[in-house]
Amino acid sequence: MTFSAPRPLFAEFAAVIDAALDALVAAGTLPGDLPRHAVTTEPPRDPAHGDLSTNAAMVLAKPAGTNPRALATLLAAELGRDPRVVATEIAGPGFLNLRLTPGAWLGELRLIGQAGADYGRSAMGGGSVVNVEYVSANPTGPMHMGHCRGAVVGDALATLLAFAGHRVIREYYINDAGGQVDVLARSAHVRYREALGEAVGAIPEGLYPGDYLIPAGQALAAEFGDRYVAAPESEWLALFRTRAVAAMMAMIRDDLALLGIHHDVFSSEAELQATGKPALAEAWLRAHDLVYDGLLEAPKGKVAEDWEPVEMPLFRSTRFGDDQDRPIRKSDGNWTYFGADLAYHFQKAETADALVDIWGADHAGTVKRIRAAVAALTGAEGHPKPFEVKLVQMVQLLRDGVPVKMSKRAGTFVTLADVVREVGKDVVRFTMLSRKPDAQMDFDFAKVVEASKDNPVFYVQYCHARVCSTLRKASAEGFAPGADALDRLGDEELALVRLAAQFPRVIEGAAQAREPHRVAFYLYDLAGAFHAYWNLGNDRPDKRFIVADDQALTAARLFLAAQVGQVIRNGLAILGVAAAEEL
RNA sequence: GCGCCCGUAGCUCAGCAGGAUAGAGCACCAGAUUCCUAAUCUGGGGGCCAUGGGUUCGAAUCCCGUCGGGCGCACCA
Repeated sequence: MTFSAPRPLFAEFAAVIDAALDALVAAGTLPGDLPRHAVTTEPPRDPAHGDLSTNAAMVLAKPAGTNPRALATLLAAELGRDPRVVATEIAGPGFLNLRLTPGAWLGELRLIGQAGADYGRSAMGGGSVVNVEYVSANPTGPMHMGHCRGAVVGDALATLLAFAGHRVIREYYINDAGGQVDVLARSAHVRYREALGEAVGAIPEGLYPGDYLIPAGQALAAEFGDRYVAAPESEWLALFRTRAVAAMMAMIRDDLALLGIHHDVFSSEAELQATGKPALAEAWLRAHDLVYDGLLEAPKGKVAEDWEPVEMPLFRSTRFGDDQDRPIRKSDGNWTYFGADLAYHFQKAETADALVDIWGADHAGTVKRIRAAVAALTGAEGHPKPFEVKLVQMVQLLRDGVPVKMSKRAGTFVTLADVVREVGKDVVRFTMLSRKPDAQMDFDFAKVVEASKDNPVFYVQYCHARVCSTLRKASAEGFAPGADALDRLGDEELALVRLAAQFPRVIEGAAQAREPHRVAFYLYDLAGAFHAYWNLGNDRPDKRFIVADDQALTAARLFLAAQVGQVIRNGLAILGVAAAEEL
């Protein structure tokens, strides 16, 4: 993917600094082979320090055999030649601070206008393919709130990576091969008999009692009549399993659609096994002495009453950092979940340059073994495929501060569909993204829908709505945004531009760290700055966007407002949250 | 017992591949305002970044130990 728009300001100056370093190398004042990956170009924390700050002198001084301030002086002289740089200052231990002409920032504001929905889009990913696997909920029932966070985080991450220049595959792994789907099939059989008029009474212990299987039973009754009512299980189990899984997946897709989530690829574990992928993986691993027949260790930390040593094919995951070797087949010869999952990751790696899995924290214990498997299966040439497991921590549901009780056995879990219907897609998504994923979070129905500035979702959306309403009002009064007189903008306005100009940096940083929540926090900051600017107009009519007797100034301010709105819109698009035009 | 995650203001949380005086919102305190630029605004106090060591020019950030909370620990998925 090529992206030929002008570079955003921060990227531009990173290049300027790089070129200045090149000049120092050419002049012989700096060795040519210094690693520059640690050199940063960023806004100083304290705006009084200037517009841009680089740590280049501090990072490079030691390997260059000089001291930071001396190097900074040389670098400052070099950078001072850029016409956009009005001042250079050396500060603290060796920071080099730059002050830029207002024109440099106004140019960035114009760039936002030109790039529009593409502002912030980056070529960083270089078109490499990243497979993001997320949700992958078991196809035995509807989505519940336990799945929600991973679903939203994975989806936003996928969008973020695409925006940052990757080709992204959004994938869902259907666990349709284990004992649980047999239970599902038996449960469906009960509902099937029920649909044919049999009084089935309470759903037997060990089967899924949920009402959601009733339609599946009715569909089976409509399709097969009473053919399988009294038939032995062997005649209907596989059939009912296929039908029931398909019904559950249709339901899950509908649930996900409520959140705006759509996967590109649904991979079936059953199909994976049917096509012999785990066996191929096993053969390959055995050939490389990475699978052997051995005894499984006894479980740790639990009383193992019925523990007996059994010989099974074990994968040498300890060679790759796991705590013990893991079985890939059960003693009955069937694949373990891990045995199939290992083959599945191998399959994914065939079509992607990097893999990311989004898992719930309750699966944290299995991270090491799957990382080991990917390292083993893709690392034969010494270059294992980049693979990350991102864990999302638990969400506690609250209603007015009181925990919502959930019991799977009693069937009283809170479904995702219910929550989305109650509070809305945008609230669910933004809330799930307003905390770093590796920290636990509370989701309080009452707080999350509150329409006040204390609610970040509302705060950000209100910013966008405010921009829209300002533009509407201006239009009605005969004003339009325009970039002809941007030099009329003053310090307060430029502060807003500086913040908006950070969006491309935020995108790249968030994509690199695989942390979409950073975008949410940035949007909150930008919205805060916009609201603060807006409030200036309360006491000072000359600071309002519309200044009735000054056409040129109004056009420039409206242009600024429009671009802030654009950045908010672009950010919300990554989060999958609607940018409301009015509230 | 072991592994992983977390511990930052009274509360809820940020802190961007170690960087300058650790930030925001709520709550609290003090002012302003009843305007329609709108679900009020402005300012202020408040921190041994759980704790003890280590690494270095520099640590909330990296390493080790301790304490506290969460999740998990056969062939389940």
